[in-house]
Amino acid sequence: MPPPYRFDRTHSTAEAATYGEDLGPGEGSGIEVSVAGRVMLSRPQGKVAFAELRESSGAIQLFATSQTTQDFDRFVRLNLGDWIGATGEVVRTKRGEISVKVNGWVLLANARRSFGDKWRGVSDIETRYRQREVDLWANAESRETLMLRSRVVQRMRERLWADGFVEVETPVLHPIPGGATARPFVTHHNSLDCDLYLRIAPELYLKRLVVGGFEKVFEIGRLFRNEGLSPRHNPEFTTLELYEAYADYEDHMKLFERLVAGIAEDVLGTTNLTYQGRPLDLSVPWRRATLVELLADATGLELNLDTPLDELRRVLVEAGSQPDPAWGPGKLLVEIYEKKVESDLWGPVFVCDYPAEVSPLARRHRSNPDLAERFEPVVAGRELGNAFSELIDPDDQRARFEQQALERARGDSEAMEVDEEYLRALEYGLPPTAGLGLGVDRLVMLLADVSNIREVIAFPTLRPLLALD
RNA sequence: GCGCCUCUAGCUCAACGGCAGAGCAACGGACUCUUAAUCCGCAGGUUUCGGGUUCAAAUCCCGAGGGGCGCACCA
Repeated sequence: MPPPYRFDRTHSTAEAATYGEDLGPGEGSGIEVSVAGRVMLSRPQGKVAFAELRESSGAIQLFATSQTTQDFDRFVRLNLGDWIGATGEVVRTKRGEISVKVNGWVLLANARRSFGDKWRGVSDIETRYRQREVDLWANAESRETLMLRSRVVQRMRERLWADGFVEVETPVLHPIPGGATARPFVTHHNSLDCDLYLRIAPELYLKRLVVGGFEKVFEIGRLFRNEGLSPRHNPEFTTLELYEAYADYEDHMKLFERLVAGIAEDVLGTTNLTYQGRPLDLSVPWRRATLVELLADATGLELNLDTPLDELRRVLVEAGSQPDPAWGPGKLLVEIYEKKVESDLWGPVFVCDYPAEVSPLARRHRSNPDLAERFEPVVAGRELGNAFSELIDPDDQRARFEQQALERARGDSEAMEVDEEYLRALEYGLPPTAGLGLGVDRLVMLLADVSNIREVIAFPTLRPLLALD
């Protein structure tokens, strides 16, 4: 008999279970329910049988007897993993378990494959990531992590909407990959007969929307970067980017810390977390410190943009890195920071005032033109985002693009290209604007207390299998 | 891309130079209140793949493939 096309479920298992709460052992509620889900355990015992039925709200025991349950012989032979719908009275068994005493039931789908050991589940990491459908049924933590992710994104949207931000969507296919320094994926459009790039950042399009009059915009979406995989990097990942006219990066430090702490409060009920065994307090305000200050704290050296290049190179070599001879003082400082400081910053801390040299889209600092009004929030030793007062001057932007193009010509495949469309947009006038990006996967990792980005992505990137089985 | 580790039944794991095994799942049977039910029975394998050493290889060596971690790159 083929499975039915639909099943009239009257209650979730969690709802059904509430009718059994006040019953004593062996009592019936007199309330009939229809529940559906997957059979996760089966305990046939002669003329009676028990099974655990699970779905997204939880699980409830099914109780069947040869006297009262239709197709009892087939019920007893259900396989673990089969989907069924069952109808019957909510009762409490003699041994005290709230159950649905099954009258009628119907097989909704049968599981030809096993979901792993019923007690130990599936722990093989490759199976968990490649066959997430198996992992989700076998491992409660996996379900909880993805549910947490969903709530984080939901609350992020709701908070931004409440603050008057407008959600927009910008192209994923870019003629020129821009808005970040990263290697893109290339694809080809057949009828236009041109190469297009999967976006490495939505930044330039979002700022063009600000030029167009969208004063507070945000986009939550997928970015693609053609780089190595690691426990903290997936080639496709999700970010929040938002832009706000008339604001500067100080405003966005406040916005960032309020948003993250608020989401933690919403989904976990607290800003006091434990991450990988260490306490982490996300309550506002977060510490603000400049890159130069943090370098001084960590190295004991007064390093800044005026430090002789040879001295910066020496420190970097000492830290175990090989400086490119073409790097200027800004790039060298940032390299030293990333090598010696960042991973030890538990945070949260806003690392402020990056060199303008490594911030081609950020506005120069109002008190030092060699610096940019840019900050990176660092939590648990890694960047959670990136933000700045946006560069609004089309001439300066052109000069920065040209500098990037030079570096690109010199072989830096991650350097930006000159984007004439963006420059033209700036010439129409971008008001003072602040923008920020936030790594959604990284945020979920923090809140879910997991150390591998793959845990927070339903289907993380893996090398494709050549053949199944 | 480089280095280290890892791969045995559908799942979780043993065997670590000497006949490839267990529990769970599956399959057959017993059992009228179970809780990872229990009990009996049956079946399940080119030990990831390809070479080599050896009387003998899952085990040692070389190579390939998948995966993990670290480094590099980045968010």
